[in-house]
Amino acid sequence: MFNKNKPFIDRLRSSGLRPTKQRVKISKFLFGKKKTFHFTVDDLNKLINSKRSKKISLATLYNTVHALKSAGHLKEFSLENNISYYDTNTSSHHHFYDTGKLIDIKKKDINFKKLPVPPTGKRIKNVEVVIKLEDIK
Amino acid sequence: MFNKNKPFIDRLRSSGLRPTKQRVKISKFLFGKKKTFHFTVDDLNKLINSKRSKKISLATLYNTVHALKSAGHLKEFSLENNISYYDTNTSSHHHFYDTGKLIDIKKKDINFKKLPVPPTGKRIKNVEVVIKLEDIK
DNA sequence: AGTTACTTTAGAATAATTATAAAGTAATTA
DNA sequence: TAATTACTTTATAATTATTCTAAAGTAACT
Repeated sequence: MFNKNKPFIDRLRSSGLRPTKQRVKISKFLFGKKKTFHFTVDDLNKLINSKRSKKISLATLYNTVHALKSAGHLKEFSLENNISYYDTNTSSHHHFYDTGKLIDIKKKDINFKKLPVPPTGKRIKNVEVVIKLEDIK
Repeated sequence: MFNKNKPFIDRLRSSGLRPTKQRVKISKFLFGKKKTFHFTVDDLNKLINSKRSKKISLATLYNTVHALKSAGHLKEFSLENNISYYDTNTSSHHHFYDTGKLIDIKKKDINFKKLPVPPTGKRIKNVEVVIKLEDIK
């Protein structure tokens, strides 16, 4: 019954987030697919609120995305257009970027021969590689 | 006399940009230093317009930064806060990023052992590495 | 010098995001 | 379970970075 929502409710609860109707619906939408994907809050708004059903307010989408990000369920990054992109794949990996579109690159497909030493008192938190693409010719 | 402005005027002219008072002043500010640096339009506004002298309008700062970027004199990129950062170092290089501050990493300090093959019909335009830092314990 | 084309400017417009504060709902307590 | 508390949602306003507009100004060309 609401059994099929259990994994999403559990995920929210274990992150200290109350499983409200809105959060469960968003979680299901984001984490209920086989494949991970990239989205903006605007994408999410269009996708979640396209049906005539009860709409989730934009503010709640922002709130929830931030909450999920803080809980480590989403990764945020920004490209050249000053919009926040989110990635449901939170494991360390990299991206191809081609005019607004992102493609995942598996971590194992990029290896470093040499990395710089961080400044004193600091350590490397993570390394992000973006490979920009262009059309041949 | 206006001799000291010559290199900046030449740089503008050779990029097809008319050497107006505002553009020369901005160019001098950006390219007249020994060291390259990172800035936002807001930084530039504060730094250039802090004196009581004739101020350059914000729109002109945006226009000029865009023109300089298109002419290849500035590199633009964006971090997690949806603000455009510009770099007076346009040669290929990478960055450390630590809570709002950027530090250049020389191209030769990062080498790849392995890079992924781009999708068909596409080729690699450039590779950007951002190494996020955190405090040690 | 006069004309044309490009530039600057103040201010309005836009887009993404964040803040506010009232109404609603989940969790806790009794 | 009822009452209380704490957190959440929502509509709306506010904010921030950026772009647009159209009038006035300036550089370049004839």
